[in-house]
Amino acid sequence: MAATIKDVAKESGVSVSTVSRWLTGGPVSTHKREKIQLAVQKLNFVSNGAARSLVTKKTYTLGVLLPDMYGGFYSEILRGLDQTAQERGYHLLVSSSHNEQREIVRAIQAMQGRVDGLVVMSPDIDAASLQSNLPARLPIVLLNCYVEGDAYDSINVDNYGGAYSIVRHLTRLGHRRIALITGSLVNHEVRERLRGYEDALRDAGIEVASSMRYVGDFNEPSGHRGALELLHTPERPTAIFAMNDGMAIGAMAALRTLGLRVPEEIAIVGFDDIPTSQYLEPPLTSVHVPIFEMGQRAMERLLMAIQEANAHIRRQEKFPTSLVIRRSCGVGQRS
Amino acid sequence: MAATIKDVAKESGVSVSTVSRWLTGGPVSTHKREKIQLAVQKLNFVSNGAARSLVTKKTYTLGVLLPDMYGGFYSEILRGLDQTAQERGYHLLVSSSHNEQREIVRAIQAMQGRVDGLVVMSPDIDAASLQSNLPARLPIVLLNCYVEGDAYDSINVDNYGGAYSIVRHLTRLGHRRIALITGSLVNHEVRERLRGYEDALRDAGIEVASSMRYVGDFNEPSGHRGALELLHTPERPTAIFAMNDGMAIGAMAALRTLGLRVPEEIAIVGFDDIPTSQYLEPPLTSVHVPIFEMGQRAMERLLMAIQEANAHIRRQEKFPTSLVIRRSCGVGQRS
DNA sequence: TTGTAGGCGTTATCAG
DNA sequence: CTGATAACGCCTACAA
Repeated sequence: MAATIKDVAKESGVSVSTVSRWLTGGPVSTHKREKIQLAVQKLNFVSNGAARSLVTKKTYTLGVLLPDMYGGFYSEILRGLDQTAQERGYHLLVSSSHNEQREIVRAIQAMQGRVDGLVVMSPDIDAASLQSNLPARLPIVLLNCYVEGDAYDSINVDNYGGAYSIVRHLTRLGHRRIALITGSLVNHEVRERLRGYEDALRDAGIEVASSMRYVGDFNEPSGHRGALELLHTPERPTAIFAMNDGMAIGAMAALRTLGLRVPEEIAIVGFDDIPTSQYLEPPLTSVHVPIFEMGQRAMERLLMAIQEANAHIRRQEKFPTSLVIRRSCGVGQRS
Repeated sequence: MAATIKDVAKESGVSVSTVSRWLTGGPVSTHKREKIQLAVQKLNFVSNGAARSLVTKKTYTLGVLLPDMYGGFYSEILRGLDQTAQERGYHLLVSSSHNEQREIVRAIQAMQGRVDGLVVMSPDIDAASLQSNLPARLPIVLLNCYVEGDAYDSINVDNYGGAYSIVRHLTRLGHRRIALITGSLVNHEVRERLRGYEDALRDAGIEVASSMRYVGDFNEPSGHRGALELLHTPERPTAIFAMNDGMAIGAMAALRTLGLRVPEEIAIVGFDDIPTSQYLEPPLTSVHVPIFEMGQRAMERLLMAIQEANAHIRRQEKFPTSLVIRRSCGVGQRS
């Protein structure tokens, strides 16, 4: 089938090692070089990556494990990862739809020998199980995963602080019945955001009411359902905090069908500040998370870990968030 | 470093080939199997993918070449590709930011030996050059690429028909000054959509005016600039057709800053119908393209081509579009 | 069922 | 500079 280095050697009348040297940029006499180039052209030769990395132990490929691929969040993360990888001459081996621990381990194992490192993004991962199942010495960066200690490089967002500040913003605007649409409660990020929400409420002297909470799943439809449900409560909320923008979008759509005006009749805020949010009407007030930059940073740290090999020092980074006030919460300037 | 099959063999006191047989699901006596399993556990062994595919000639990985990764369009395509690949036990090797022919060829070559097939998505690709640079017999599916003849499997959208129908919709609503925001004119899809636009105009007895055209680049900012520019013309358009939703979103933002109401004062429509479009306010009228499904289909056809090997029959598919009428064009029911 | 031997396509080492 | 030769980690006859 595809031509091998042997074919090229035969065709050009030189030894295999000379062809290899030419491929890897080593010294080759002008005469032979020309012959080789000719043969390469004629045979349409491209060297086999698998064979090459088998001996060099370098694949120039990085694995990426995602729980999902839908929505503005993951695509921005991926874009950040990809851009940085691309710049440094690396490719991305992507594998998504991993939620269960077992699947993740399986996927990682399948990547063994095909990647130089890994970015794992799985909010509810078990560090211990990960460690015992992981191939030796594969550089890894955990993105938005919860792990105690410093066994891994990791990058996270200040979920607590972000949630606290946006809810405090609402309380300061005078809201006292602030409903919440969460993601799955087993997710550690969700619990952190929940903590921020509750603390902000308490600090404002507001009681936390379980009737004011709907458990969603981070997707738009659940936001839609959540809004509908929450409006059925006797004490209708005056504001809704959705734990991500996707659910906030779903909630806004629900309010629209009910004929409720945002923000005049009910305020709504989100979390993440995905690119779409600024184009909604009204534009969505949200907790800005530097999504793209986190992807970039994760990749940088991974490449760093690969380069420094065992001299690498692990670090746990937490990205700060910032409040982006737009119109959906009722006081933003137009934007 | 990482344990090899040899280590497992030594540890468990059996031969390498027996371990290999156990790995590949061959027959192994209960006794030895247990020993092997124990050794595998102890050594934390995972077989090396590169070595395996070097001999089996299977990588269970598919390459994906994208021009870009930004926005709702590419992330949906990727999601479709990934979902189908995942279901069939394949991974995706992604490489984006390829626009120039040379880069594409380079990226393809870098994937040689690491993938079983390729999905190439590059609107302005040169088929001839591709063919002469391509490694032998690598199954390929071209997605939204323009190539004459039947040298490749390909999947496209009915760009002409989609543009024609949405512009006709506008003319039927009484619009006669319909401005256009295009993507790069070297792009074949753009030329097809342009053709649809012009034909629809002519069929309605409207003259095509070059002052009514702004050349953008498919990104939001260019849509913003385009709208601003087009409103400066002496004969202000009553409607704008942006060649994708991203630019339509940018244009809508521009109109908002100008204080122009959509659709009352000016209508605006897009192309692609990305997920975001339904959540805009007003919701965007657009040409629906089955983005996710096209990704799925491309992957299915690629897997088909791989399975059937040389018995495979190439096909060129063209996906139909449909008009999605929402409020931004001025007559949609609320949604 | 088991083990021995050979090879997949490249690179790396080391005498010429 | 050049060309044997030995890996790299795994699979697959083949013979036992």
